[in-house]
Amino acid sequence: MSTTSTDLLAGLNPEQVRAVTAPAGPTLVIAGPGSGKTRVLTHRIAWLISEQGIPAWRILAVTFTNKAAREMRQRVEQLISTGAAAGMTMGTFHSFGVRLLRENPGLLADRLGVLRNFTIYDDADQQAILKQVIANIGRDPKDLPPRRVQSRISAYKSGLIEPADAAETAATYDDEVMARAYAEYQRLLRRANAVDFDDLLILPIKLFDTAPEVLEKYQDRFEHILVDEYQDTNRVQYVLVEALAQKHKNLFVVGDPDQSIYRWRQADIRNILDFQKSFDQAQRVDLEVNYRSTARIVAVADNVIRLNRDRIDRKLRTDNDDGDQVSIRELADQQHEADFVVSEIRRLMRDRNLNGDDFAVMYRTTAQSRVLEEAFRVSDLPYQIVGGVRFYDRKEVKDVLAAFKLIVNPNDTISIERVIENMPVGRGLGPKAMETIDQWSIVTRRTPLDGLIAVARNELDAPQLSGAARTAAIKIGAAYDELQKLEQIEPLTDLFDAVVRLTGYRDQLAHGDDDQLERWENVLEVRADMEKYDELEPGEALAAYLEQVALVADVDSLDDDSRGRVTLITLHSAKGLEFPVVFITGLEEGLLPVSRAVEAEFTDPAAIEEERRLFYVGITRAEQLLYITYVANRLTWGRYQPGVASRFLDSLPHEHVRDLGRRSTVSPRGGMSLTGRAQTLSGLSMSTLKPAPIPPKAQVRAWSAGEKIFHPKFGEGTIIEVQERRGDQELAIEFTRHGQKRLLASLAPIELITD
DNA sequence: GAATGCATGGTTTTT
DNA sequence: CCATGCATTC
Repeated sequence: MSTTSTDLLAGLNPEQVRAVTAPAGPTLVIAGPGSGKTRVLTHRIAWLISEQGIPAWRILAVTFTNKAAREMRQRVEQLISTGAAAGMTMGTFHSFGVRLLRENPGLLADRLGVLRNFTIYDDADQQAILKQVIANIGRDPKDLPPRRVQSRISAYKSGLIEPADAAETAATYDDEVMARAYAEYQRLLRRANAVDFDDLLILPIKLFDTAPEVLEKYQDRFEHILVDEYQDTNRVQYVLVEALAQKHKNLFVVGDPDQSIYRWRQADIRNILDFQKSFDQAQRVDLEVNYRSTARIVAVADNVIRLNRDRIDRKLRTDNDDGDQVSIRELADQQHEADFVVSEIRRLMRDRNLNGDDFAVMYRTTAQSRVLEEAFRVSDLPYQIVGGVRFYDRKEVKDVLAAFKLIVNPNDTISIERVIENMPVGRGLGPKAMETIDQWSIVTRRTPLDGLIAVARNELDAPQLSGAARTAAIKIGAAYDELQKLEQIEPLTDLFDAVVRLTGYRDQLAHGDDDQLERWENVLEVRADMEKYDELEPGEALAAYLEQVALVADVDSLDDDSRGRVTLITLHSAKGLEFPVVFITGLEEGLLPVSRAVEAEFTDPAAIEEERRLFYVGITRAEQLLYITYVANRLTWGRYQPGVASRFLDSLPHEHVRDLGRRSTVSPRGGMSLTGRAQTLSGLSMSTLKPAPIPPKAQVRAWSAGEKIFHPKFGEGTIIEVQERRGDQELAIEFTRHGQKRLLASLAPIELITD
């Protein structure tokens, strides 16, 4: 046993040891980026089990993503044995919440009115239900956008505010409308036997309120609770954790206030800042030594985050080598930006013998990923995208999943609408027929689908419908009658085959045009996805699969087969990850900081600070090399908009920064304001950077033979001849891949390759 | 009820 | 620019 102890603590620095071996009681670990946070958490758990004799099943660890939970489990298993680590509860707040609900189906149904076969509604489902809500309260989605209502409801829920409280405290007309919408939303949600993401945290709390003996059971069980990324927890999560830790008070939380980036999701930074006030005699350990990044990267990160006013002053330290300077590069537009990233990665792979998976390309908004993805697609570099158009968000995937959800939960109104609208089995049933069925279902006191199943079995008279609608209604009832039976006895993939057959979806897609065939391919991927659930008991497999689908995060898709691939990822999703080489793209006003934060600059300065933290998160993902790019012109909604370099570039200390220079040509759309742009640059953002000479009035640089250039269409090439033509130059260029071309310097979108 | 065509507006970030 | 939603037509 004692040898295990030394093994466990070997290689940890004194602060890390202090955290890992912290005595019982509430503990706060403030962990700077790259300071070994995950190590501390995994070693702490291993230490608790092997040294303190805590049984694994009495440990609860909450992480931000399922991937983090998976990795943490593996790491603990490596430290002690797999057997010893078995039984630990690890997952996200949401998956843990679902688990609590699933473990108490009786109470859930009796006290909270949610049946055990509930459906988890995602963002799109919520939107759909909110449209109904807005109509029901007599409003128009045009002046009451579902998005707004949704975020308001989520804010209510995150603050544990009930519809009645919302109505009572409403101060304005808008508040009243929102409160009404909230109440109606809850009504429809419960009628569909569905829960939203917030419910997954709130319902357990309510469960505990109505059944203290259940809470006590969990309090007893979870002797040690550990929470990662504590800076991004919200009020509900705090209440849940606080309740569970009440008995043993062994709450070990790890986080970094400087990396709090989910304020918009009601994350409350006070949870971490006030931890020592909330929990008596909480100990605190600060991890400040960065082991991840070069000294220059650490210095740059520190300089950036220091500009936030609302923060605890801390200084990051590192013993690592200086490393290379951080590279800054301006490009003509996002096309050039993407090409630059691709060619630079290719160069580094060659010159520094790096692998694709050593690189990450980050961006603020998912929309930016498109152009980048395209550039990678035409290149031969393998890549993977995190947070683009999600697979599960594709229409055909949602359609087929809706058909499955309906098997488990026939009350799921949103799914039945989806199936009827989009699948052949619903043909013949329009809004009018649905209205009739809804009325009929109230009279027969069954859910519409249950009623139709009964009709198909000749147990009930069909609703008053015209011929075609009647046939369709019976057909759908018969289909689900059969699917419900099959679900109990068949493996999931066989059930899949039955679903696509009985809904007619296979016939529609598999025999359609190319477009439809592509959709069919995606639907088949769902089938492949289901294969790993075939070993589960029929009757349980589907619910487990649907739950997994509802709770996967974008980053969860990043797994073992990421080997060799460049990662394209949003800054938000990149939290917690690290890469030898990082590119942060789109460092422009309106993008990073995002426009909404810029607009709120004076009314809500915290918004810009959060953007700065996001930038900080991006910077601190890099181990060896960091590139920051921005463009002079960005194509948004089919228009080129002049880009303004981000204010955040000002805070980069110039001794650690290398300006790779600007684009040397006029942008392809013809002479967007290079001069105007240059003024903005030198006057505003680049002032602290190494001044790069901007030749006055020379909008087109003088080219000479022998120079290597890059052309977005033709790729790399070498200038072999230059002919002067009254203020312009005609260039003969030998392209590596496209042979010789003659181009006019003033028109060609070419750039000098500087290396 | 389905197909076609036109208008509109949308880009934060995600469990 | 694109996807979505609505209106018009058959």
